[in-house]
Amino acid sequence: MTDGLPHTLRSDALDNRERILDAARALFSADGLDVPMREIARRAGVGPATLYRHFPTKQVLATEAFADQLRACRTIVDDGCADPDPWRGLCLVIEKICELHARDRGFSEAFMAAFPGAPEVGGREYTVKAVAGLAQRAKDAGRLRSDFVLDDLILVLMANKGIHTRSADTQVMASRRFAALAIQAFEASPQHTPLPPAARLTAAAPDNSV
Amino acid sequence: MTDGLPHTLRSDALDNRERILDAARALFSADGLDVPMREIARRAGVGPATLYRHFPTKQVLATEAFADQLRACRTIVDDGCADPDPWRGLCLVIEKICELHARDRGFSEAFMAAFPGAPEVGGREYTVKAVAGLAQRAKDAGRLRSDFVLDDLILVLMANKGIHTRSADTQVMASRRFAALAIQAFEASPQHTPLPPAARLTAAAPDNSV
DNA sequence: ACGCTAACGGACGCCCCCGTCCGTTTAGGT
DNA sequence: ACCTAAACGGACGGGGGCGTCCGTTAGCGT
Repeated sequence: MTDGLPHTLRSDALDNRERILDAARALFSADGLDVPMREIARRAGVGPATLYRHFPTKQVLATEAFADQLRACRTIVDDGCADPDPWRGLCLVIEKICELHARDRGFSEAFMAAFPGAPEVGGREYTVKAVAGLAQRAKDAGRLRSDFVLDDLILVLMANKGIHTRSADTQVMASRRFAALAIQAFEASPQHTPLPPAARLTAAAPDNSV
Repeated sequence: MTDGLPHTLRSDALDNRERILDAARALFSADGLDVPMREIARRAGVGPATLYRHFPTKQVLATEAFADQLRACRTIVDDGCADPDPWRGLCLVIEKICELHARDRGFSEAFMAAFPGAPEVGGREYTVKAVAGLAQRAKDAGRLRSDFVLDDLILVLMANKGIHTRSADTQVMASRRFAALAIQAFEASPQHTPLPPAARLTAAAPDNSV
């Protein structure tokens, strides 16, 4: 994008680049973002210098490595918004995003780490607005509790990140059940008692009114 | 307890011991269990050797440092069990434990880390059984959903641990709201749809039947 | 007041991670 | 086939945490 470099990478360089990204994806997914850069290099079968040449910082590497997941996120949100039943759409979004995070620990960390500071990763602003709209429609339809706030969704995602288990399968299972519980909590109900005030989790979101 | 040492510590040793525990409590609470041992020593105004002499491993230090919180935990559970209304008792337990964990990040980590492996910390077995009984009574009273499992409570506590914010106040606020949502999810309701199967979170708990 | 010993803490060696430099290899154009 | 520059990776110095050793300090009993 912003590189004034010779636009054609040498074939071996391109190959290494891909292998590095593969290794990064594998390790980030399994072990989170805290894996040493060298570990990634080792797994990719390259030297540390090569790794740093391609991706000067871990942030850059992570961003590239999670491009797919970010796209998946947007697709999930778009699908949810496209659903004629806004409540069903919102439920799908919650379930799918939770599962995505459960399957990929590194992405989960990166995704949530991006929230306090708002450096606008990959059209987040737009996506957040879309979800806000979806939630509003679900409220209007009387299916989503009226005191729901967008921060509640972030709260649930943060919480979902806290669920760690040894096996990946167990992780997904636990996360699924958690998402289902969250949805039950969000569903409008005649019996629900007032919630304690929501905490502001986003640093400087323009409106968390919905 | 198990020390065959000269039962009288020298006055300065005792003093240092207390200062170390204070420092550990402060740092563990604020920053979690990952603080370097040396940082604790520095804060306590002692050398590293002194720290290691008193507490040979971080595990030992943490256990001692969190004795109060562990007692608080048991008190909370006992109070909850003593409540004539089992549902109200269970709600209190959830709220209080979540708040405890929110106020003390280190304790939260230590507490949950103890779960997969079951080295029986401080009468955990007994407490777990007590909560199980409370939950069963809440179910019998028709207030707790019948497909609730004890692992769901652990799930919620794990999830609660995932909630991190910058300020401690915000943390408690967020955790409070989260606990309220969890309670709503657990409450029996005519409209609730079946949950996906619960994942086994405890390593070898004898019965998670409740 | 004195001495004995418990208790202290500075300093050491170890290991792991970080980011960079520079001599070597190799792709790809002629 | 050859040459050039792009690309590689081993190796280095720096920093920080870990757990331990040992020479020094100071509590406490006489």
